[in-house]
Amino acid sequence: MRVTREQMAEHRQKILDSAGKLFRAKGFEAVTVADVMQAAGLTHGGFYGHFKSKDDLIAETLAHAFKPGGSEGDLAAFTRRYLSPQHRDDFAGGCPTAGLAAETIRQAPAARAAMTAGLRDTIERLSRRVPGGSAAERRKAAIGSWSAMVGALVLARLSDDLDLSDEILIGTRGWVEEKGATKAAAKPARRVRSKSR
Amino acid sequence: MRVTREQMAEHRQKILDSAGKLFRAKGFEAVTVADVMQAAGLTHGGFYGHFKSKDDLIAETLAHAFKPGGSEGDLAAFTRRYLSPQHRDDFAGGCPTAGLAAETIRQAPAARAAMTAGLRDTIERLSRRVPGGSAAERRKAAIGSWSAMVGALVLARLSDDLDLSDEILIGTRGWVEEKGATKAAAKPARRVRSKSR
DNA sequence: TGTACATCAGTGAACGCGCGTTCACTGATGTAC
DNA sequence: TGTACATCAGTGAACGCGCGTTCACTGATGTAC
Repeated sequence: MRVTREQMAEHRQKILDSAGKLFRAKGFEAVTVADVMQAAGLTHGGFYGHFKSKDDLIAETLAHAFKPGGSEGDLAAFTRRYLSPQHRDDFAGGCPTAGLAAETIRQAPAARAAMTAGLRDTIERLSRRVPGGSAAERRKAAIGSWSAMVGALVLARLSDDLDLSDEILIGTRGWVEEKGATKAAAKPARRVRSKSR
Repeated sequence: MRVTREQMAEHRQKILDSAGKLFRAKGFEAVTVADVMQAAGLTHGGFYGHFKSKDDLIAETLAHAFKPGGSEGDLAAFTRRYLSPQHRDDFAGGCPTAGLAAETIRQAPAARAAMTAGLRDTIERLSRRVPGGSAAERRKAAIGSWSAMVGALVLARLSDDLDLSDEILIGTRGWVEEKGATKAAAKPARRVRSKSR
């Protein structure tokens, strides 16, 4: 059942999209090649026409996941969205760094390289959005607040106690804002509640 | 080859210690039951005399790893040690939260519960070491700086670029100290270098 | 433009390996007398 | 305190399952004439 060249390219994108969601939701190990192909509407045998191996898929998926990142708004708005209960509860659609960085540490070099590139890119984009200060100060603020955001999302997702989880999101948001990385320093964080979970 | 009851108890501790190191170094999935038993100086068949399953071992190991935590010193000293290249490079002996929290999110409830207990405990201990402010302010500072430390260690370990990795450690340390969570606010972070890696 | 054939994307069965778990067995421990 | 026997921690082979990967096959695409 040969398909058009364009269709094959679409299939490849579909595989990468499906893999991106599944990996973020369940981690690299728990997702099988067959799972990914089924989610993409194909059968597992055809996988090796697109990728050399599962490791190759992982690296390509990470590179794919860090592609455009068309998130807009200032740093305060970004932080609020990032540390929201909605983001915490959205594994499949959430930040690949928070979801996969820890597991990527033990992955093949290509996967680590793809994620390191994404990390560098994120730090640079955040630096540009830090309000005041010299370039070095803005970069340091970007690194500090990015570390805090990633750490907080991981810890909030870890906690099986919803109150503690919420407290981590809200506390970290307030802490980051106080630091003056954002203009909204004085505004205290409002208590948020997630209905799901 | 039956052994003394005391010896059996020692074996159990040895298994938990070995599992703790191996899990932190390689993650839960990459470590086999046979690996753990071999590291403990036993054969894999005896494993099920000590634990119900690998999942059970994971939960018990996490509870065991968070046991005493006899780390001393003030918050600034703790932060400096936590965000050091030595800690970054020491997977097996390093912080179980940074090494395993992300993977624990997808583990069985008992494992998540053990790690949540460790998280709660860590936040409380850090709160007590935050210098000034009300109890609520100290707790917020503890949560914010703990998120930043865990996130920074994960990102520094992820990076395959040593310069970026060092920059994340140093930048986050400076950022946390500036926040006034520690007394050493004014002291700028010195550039550190790791020989290994 | 049509026709004939080579190419090759996708299919689904099968392979091989590794890992969690089980089990019959061993021999030292612990206990009853 | 000694002796006989039951218990049971540890051993290592074996089982079964799942997953990454391979492969013979199919039939639509793309191309040469």
